[in-house]
Amino acid sequence: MESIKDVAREAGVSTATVSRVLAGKPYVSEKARAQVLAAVDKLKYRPNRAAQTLRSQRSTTIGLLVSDIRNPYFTAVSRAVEDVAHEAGYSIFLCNTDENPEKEALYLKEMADKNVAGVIYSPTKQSAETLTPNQFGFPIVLVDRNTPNSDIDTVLLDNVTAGERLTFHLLENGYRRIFGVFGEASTTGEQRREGFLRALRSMELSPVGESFTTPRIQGGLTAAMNALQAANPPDAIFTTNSLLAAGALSAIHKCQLRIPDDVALVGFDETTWSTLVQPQLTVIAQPTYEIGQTATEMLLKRIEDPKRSARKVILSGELLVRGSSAAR
Amino acid sequence: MESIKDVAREAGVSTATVSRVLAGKPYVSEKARAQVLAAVDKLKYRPNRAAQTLRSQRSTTIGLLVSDIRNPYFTAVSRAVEDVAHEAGYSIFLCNTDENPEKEALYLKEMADKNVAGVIYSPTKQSAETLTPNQFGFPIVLVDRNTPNSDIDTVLLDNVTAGERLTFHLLENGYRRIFGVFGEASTTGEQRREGFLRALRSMELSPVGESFTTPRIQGGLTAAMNALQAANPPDAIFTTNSLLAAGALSAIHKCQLRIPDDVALVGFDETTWSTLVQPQLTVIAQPTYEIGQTATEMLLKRIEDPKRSARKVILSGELLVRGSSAAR
DNA sequence: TTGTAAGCGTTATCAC
DNA sequence: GTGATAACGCTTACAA
Repeated sequence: MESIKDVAREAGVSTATVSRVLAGKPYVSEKARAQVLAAVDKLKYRPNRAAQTLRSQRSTTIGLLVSDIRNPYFTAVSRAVEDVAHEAGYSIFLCNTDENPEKEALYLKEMADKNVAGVIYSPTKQSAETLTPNQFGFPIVLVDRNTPNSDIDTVLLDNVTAGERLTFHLLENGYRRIFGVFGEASTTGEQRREGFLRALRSMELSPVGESFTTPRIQGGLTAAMNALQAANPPDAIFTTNSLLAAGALSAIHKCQLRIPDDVALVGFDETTWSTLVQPQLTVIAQPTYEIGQTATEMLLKRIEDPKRSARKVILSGELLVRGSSAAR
Repeated sequence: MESIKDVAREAGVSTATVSRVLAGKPYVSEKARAQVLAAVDKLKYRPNRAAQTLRSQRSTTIGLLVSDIRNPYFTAVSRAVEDVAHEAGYSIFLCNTDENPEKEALYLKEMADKNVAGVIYSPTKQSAETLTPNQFGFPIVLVDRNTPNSDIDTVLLDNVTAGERLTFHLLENGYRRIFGVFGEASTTGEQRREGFLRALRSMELSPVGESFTTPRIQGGLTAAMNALQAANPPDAIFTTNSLLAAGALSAIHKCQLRIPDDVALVGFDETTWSTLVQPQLTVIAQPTYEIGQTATEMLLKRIEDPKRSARKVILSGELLVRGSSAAR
């Protein structure tokens, strides 16, 4: 592999000049610049990233820590992150933490070892609680989940409002006996629940039941199954992510109930399947691509300017009303 | 940050000894080993990856190049890849190539710049044609797609057989006017088509029509729409991935046709939604996790032993018969 | 079994 | 404007 020395020799300049040209630094004569560029071209020179990172202590890699890439929300976010990062010359390290604080800590250390420029991170509630801006030696931007610390850049849905709106929609359509299925371990499920309860309270209602479970299909299935087979079954099920909704839908099918006549179903996140099932699923759609995009842009800006003031970007979800919650 | 020198000083040995201990190399006394380990522990020393990579010319990172992580097949594979890689101490770089050979080439170069230990790669047909084992300076393992070159490690589904089996299933159930929707740009769609045609030919039939399209929802939608509105509509639609199936299903809904009475639908890949739609979708399920796992294990073995003979691992898919292709 | 020391390919500080 | 040159933190001959 050609090194910067080869380029310097070819261009008839020193390695310092080559480095300056490539870094776009000032104080290089037009002539030298042209010679260097020609040499780079001729030798097809590409700088060695490890050497750059070692010397400069910063890399062009950003970490992406999500609980599970198979959750369609994170899949969509990660695509946006990768697009924007790559556009800016960064690569991404992908990690799955499985909502496990120990795994999170482990990965974060590995990120530090690799001198990542920054990390986009979706922490468990537990990890989120103690987060501080300079804890890791690199900047972080939170996505999907919040932290009590307002000094940390964060991109979030307005979860409380979204939960409230989705619940109001059910109430408006005549549902009164609503069961809530919430993902545990994250602030997100909690906030959506808060909106859920707020809407119910405003009509002096309480949920017919609530379940907190791992935010995966099996969790949604079990929770909904229990709810539907209880003495006092719900007329609507409110879920806080697409996996829980899938599980709940499966439970409804298993119980041979009709949607929405026997029980309505609503959830979060627009997925491939939400308009493929019949009736179609009413959801709060999140602007997933924008979320990933915004988070990455924020991270890149902070990498450039570490003293930039922190900000929380709150995006609003869109209620997509469909057949699964039709008026009774 | 502590460096290896600090550890050496603390342990009262040289940096060479520290390095030997940490690399698990022989010829270190038990005493020295213990001292080093104690020092590492005390100082919470973690080796700098950039320095290791620069010096040794190999990193603990592997690249994962897929066309689009949002394709559930690749999502599932990537999860397995990350699991196995991490277990072995490797991190993964994720890249989306969008079936674009130029993007593929670009990313592959970036991988080289970063000294990746190897790459798991799902090439377009075009890129696959000229692949050679040492083209990039690091080993590659192909997933999902084949190359004419038998010297390249590959993990694949037995696509021809799978396509054939899925088609036979339709034929057995009385469907005769079958339309094929194939993903273009990859060998996979091609091979599945080969099986499809082979099954039809064995009964002296031809497809009622064929469409080659970008393997995404919109492609499936348009292709199926055209087929269904043609003068000579099919009684079954055969698709080669889950996105195409989703598009086709959408088209069938749009045309207000009933499945399977008006038209049957079959596809590839088990997804969250294949058992959520009604009737449920008949598919060839691929062992996606195993595919990712196997590919990663193969790559790690080749990294260890570059002269290991190349192998193609062909896994078989499982036909899951469901309502969308019930006997007529 | 251990230590010395020479790089790996950059960047950045000097001095010119 | 430019060029020597000293790091960055590690691995690995080679010598002892």
